[in-house]
Amino acid sequence: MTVRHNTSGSSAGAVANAHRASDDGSSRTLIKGRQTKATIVDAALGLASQIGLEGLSIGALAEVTGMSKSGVFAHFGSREELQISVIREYHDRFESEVFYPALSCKRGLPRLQSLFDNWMQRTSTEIDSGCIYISGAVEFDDRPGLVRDALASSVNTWQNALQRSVAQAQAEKHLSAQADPLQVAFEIHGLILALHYEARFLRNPGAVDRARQGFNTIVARNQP
Amino acid sequence: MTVRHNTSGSSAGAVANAHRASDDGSSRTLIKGRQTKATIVDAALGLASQIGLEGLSIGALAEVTGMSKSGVFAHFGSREELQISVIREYHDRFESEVFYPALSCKRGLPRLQSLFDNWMQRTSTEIDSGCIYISGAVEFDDRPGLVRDALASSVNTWQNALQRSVAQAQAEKHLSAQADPLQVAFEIHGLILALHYEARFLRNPGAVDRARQGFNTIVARNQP
DNA sequence: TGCAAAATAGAACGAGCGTTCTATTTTTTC
DNA sequence: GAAAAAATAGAACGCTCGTTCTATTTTGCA
Repeated sequence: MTVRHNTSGSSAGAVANAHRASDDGSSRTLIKGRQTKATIVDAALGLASQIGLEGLSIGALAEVTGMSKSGVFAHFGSREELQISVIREYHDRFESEVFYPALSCKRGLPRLQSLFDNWMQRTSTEIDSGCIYISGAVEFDDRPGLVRDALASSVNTWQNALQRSVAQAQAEKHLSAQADPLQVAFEIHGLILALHYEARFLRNPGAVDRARQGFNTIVARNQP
Repeated sequence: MTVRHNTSGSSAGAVANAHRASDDGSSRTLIKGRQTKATIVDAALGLASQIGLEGLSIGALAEVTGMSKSGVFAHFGSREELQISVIREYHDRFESEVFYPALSCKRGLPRLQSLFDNWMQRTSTEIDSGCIYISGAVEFDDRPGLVRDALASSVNTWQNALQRSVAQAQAEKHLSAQADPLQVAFEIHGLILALHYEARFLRNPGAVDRARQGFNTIVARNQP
């Protein structure tokens, strides 16, 4: 699957066909409610980034947005749907902050490096607002349901994109053809998780450098 | 700091001086309440392993143990203290299942390898009961307090033990003296985190092999 | 401008939460 | 075995939760 840059502002899922908008296609015009919903989801993402998807509460969300509980609730119909909306929003932002910018780099190692840098940047600037792909995985690994499915779908999409980028680096002869893209992606993922753990929980300031050095080592070891 | 094997059944913290028993030393004899408390903590650890420390509820715990809410509560005095007790219990088990068994292996690389194997074993057999060092880190990275402190203390203790083991492997000329123990420990930690993520959340069956291969690569790269 | 539809508010619900109180039962000690 | 101490039960508290109702206000369109 080739991934194209999303030049228009529309919501054509490029990295992912992971989710569908809940738009039933009936109303075409931009109704006021959409803006409000976007505001709520934005606030919800901020909240969920701090206290987790499970920590999201409609009451707290109502207070933050200055609306009534029922007013907030009506936009989603259930807490589950609210959580899924947050995941979709995070997916989109992750796409546009990590994935898309890397497309301006040359296919192969430069692009892989850019993906990692952007990813790391997100993970380390998120010291005060964690990654819900990481927190969500912990919260929902034992909790089947639509939220878990949405989360896993987004994560899988991103992992596939990462693996594809490794394979491209091989095709461009930037990395050894012997390497297993799945293995390389696994180890890179580990670096990001360790970075997140050490930076966010242990408040260890050297974590960013360690993650970067780990990446460099992986690249060096897999030279063609 | 030298670490001695804990031969007696007493609670001499070997890996950690991280926590103190809440025993105020007044009552020396083995009171019935201690057994009950141990039963509760055991059940609580099982519950927390599935749904997290934050998911722990005294009501659910009362139901599981067949006690009343107030009966359970009286043993701890607060939910926070219950969570801390669970962390202590996990600490002790981690010590006796991951750390102590490795001491029977020769100092240096064999012991480091054993630590990793035991750790990995715990992470992968815990597919149906996650590691609270990992879930707890996500739950409490933004939540200051005694629970977070207890958790961070246990994690630090374990990380120090791991780093020490890497340094010993260097001293025994099993690993290159050039290597940075902190960096090696960081990368190993990443492998475990990735294993946990992929095995538990994504249900990816190949994760154990990937983690093992990652470890072998780290060792191979740091040959003296 | 008027009318239908959509958006929002407000109150209420049943349930679960941690915690506090006051008995009551069980265990330990002398 | 009696007295003291510890352990447990049971009811109640104030709170927050997601959700459901019914009004009321705001919006979009003709």
